[in-house]
Amino acid sequence: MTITEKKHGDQERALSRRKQVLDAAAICFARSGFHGASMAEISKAAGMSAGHIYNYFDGKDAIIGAFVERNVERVSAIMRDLEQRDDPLQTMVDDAPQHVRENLDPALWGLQLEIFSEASRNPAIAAVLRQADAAARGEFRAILKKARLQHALAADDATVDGRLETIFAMYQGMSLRALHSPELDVAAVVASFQVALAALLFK
Amino acid sequence: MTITEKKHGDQERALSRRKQVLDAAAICFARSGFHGASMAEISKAAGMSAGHIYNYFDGKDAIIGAFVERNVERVSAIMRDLEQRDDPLQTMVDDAPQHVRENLDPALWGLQLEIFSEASRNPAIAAVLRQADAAARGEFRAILKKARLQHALAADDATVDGRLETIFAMYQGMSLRALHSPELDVAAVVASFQVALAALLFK
Amino acid sequence: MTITEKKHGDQERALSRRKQVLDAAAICFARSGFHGASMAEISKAAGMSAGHIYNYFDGKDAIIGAFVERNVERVSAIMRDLEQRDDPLQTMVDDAPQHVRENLDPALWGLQLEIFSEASRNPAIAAVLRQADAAARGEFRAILKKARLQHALAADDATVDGRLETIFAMYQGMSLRALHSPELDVAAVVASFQVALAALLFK
Amino acid sequence: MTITEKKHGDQERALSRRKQVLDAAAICFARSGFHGASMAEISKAAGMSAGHIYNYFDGKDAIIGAFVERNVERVSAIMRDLEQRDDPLQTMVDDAPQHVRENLDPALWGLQLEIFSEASRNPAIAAVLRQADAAARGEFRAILKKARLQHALAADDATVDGRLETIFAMYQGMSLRALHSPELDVAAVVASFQVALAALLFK
DNA sequence: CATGAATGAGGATTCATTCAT
DNA sequence: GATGAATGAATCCTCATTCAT
Repeated sequence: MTITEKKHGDQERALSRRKQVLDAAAICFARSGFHGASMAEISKAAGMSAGHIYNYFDGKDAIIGAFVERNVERVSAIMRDLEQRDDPLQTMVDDAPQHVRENLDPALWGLQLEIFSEASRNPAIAAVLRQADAAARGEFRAILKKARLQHALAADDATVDGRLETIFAMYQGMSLRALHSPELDVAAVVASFQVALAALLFK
Repeated sequence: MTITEKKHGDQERALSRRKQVLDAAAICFARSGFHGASMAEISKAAGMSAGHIYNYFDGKDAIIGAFVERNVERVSAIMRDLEQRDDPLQTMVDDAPQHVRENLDPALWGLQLEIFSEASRNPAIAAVLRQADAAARGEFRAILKKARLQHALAADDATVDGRLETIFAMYQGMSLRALHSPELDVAAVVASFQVALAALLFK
Repeated sequence: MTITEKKHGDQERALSRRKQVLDAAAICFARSGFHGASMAEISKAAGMSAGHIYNYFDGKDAIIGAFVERNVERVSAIMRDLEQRDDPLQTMVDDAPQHVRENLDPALWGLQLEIFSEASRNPAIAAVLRQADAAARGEFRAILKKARLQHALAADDATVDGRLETIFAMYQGMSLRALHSPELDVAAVVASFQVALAALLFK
Repeated sequence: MTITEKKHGDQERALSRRKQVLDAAAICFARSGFHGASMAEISKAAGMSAGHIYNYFDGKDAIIGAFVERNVERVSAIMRDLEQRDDPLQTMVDDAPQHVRENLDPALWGLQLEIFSEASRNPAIAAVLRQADAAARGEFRAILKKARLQHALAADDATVDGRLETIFAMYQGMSLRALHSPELDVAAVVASFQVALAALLFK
């Protein structure tokens, strides 16, 4: 075994250890929240001693930060998918049912809320969030602009960004609805989402 | 001074003390979050010893609960206003600018997020939230139904509730947008909100 | 009303107030113990503000002390009764049933235990207890000595004091038995007590 | 070092730590009582941080409980010794001096009182005490019954239990005598104890 | 690399006591 | 006299973090 291989192995091992911790953290954070989850709880879930975690993370805040980073790129996947469609606008309307349902998944919005509220107080987390959101907006903006031009619709920055923020608000707000109104009628919401989306995208 | 006057004064004093604590808590909660804010911090902000707070609240949870209750009735005011309008649907579209701006107020959404994330783990808080939301939905549902019938629009429960949940999602989601995208173009968002609202309300 | 009468009234009032507090303390101490009973609890039971109690007692310790003093003279009554009997020794044997039952009264031994354990740590309380006990021993010693001489039994100090301590131990120990063995057969115990007493008194 | 050895060492260490805490607790409880002794005091006496104690005990109540359990089995040892004697009844009379002296040991009765008074208000402690006492009674009952039959004495349940409770009361009461009458004449008490015991056992 | 024993600062809460009214 | 609002010290307990092994 050469030194290079050793190092490579070390790095790989380290990455795998970090992943191990972050996976455990996901479970604990979902169960107890960022503040409610103790390092002891995380270390047990990670199958690793509490002390050892400090070889891979500077502290609990660093775990939260890394965890947030990993959980923030979900929207980009939707964008990439959208980009490759012939008619992204119609696709958005058509795929609304699936997207609404995704945002109603309790496993998801619990952690989303945790992240949001942490971000509202922790500038480092807020920065991560904003950066990811800016990237997602950038992707969405390009898709939207191009598609609206193809449909001969107004595509100035203000209009496009207004549409975009509103759509984002709708979907992110949907997670909050799950919290407020647990028995809501998903099908009815989907129908209304499609009405709103059709207007926002095609007007 | 009669006993009645004395007692009356006592009750007033007690209420004023509770308010004093809740006002201080608002500041501390906004700064540090529900869990980050210590009783010492709150007591200092309230100009009162930590121990004394326990004469007015059973504990920190009770403060959080009372605080949430006080912050949860905002929507009802809008509903009551809406109810007295000739054309509530058009009013909603016309008043969108003001409502959007309200939900973007940083002082507001920081605490809203805190409340939401607390509710996602604390059943007592979730119950307060859901009750208030159910009340707001009830009021909104009645307004919407009546107004849509007057406009000869579909007003079955599923349709009305779908519209209602979507509109709530938009507005509550707007608070999240302020967090993610602090420099967003409010005017552009308002314009898009009006497009979406017009569709949701009049279709 | 003269000044003397005023003062007299004041003193009487003060004594009545002290009694009021001590009566309340008796209830609270029985319910919660010396340490478990809070001044707030006592003041509520006394129908008096917490602060006002400090006009009559230097502090909680003083209440405990006064309470103990008041509860410590129970044995003397038995002695005085015994003193007037023709045959005190036989009376003790004959009255054993009643005395055993008294010491098994839960309302009694609960507070007795509280007093004992407080005394084991608080010298002031211990002193009160010892003084009262010494007085009781003195009375009992005299009775025992005289009676044994009449019965032509050994009545030297060592013998008399040994008998006396043993009898006291039996009765005070009986309170502890109620705690350890709540369903004990009182009649059987009484019979055995009489056997032991007969031996201790008449041998 | 094998894992087994490691684990074994860990368990041993943990047991030794628990013992360390209980020994420290014994000192602090004797000095300040269960409630008077603070965790800080105990931790200092144990040479261990306050927080660390919670790795070995669930809380202060658990320490008290474990402490009581450890202090409750003293009587059983006497019973086991008694069981193996040819003439347990005579042995009891003969060994009275030693047993009396044990119950007069100040280090002992202080804590005994603490335990008793705690038990009078803490059901968990009372349960421990009663269970231990029931066991001791059971052992003593068997010994007494058998021995009395051998001596051709009445050995029905009521008689035996009455004797037994009375003897227990005498010895446990002796601890209280040490508190009330610190300068009592031990030899004289022993003599009287033997008179009483002889009567209780052989009549 | 890996452990988990150990620390100690910090948090919520209680309560005897004081004092302005 | 009488109140009870107000204090603040003290208590139990938790947990992120360190470090000897």
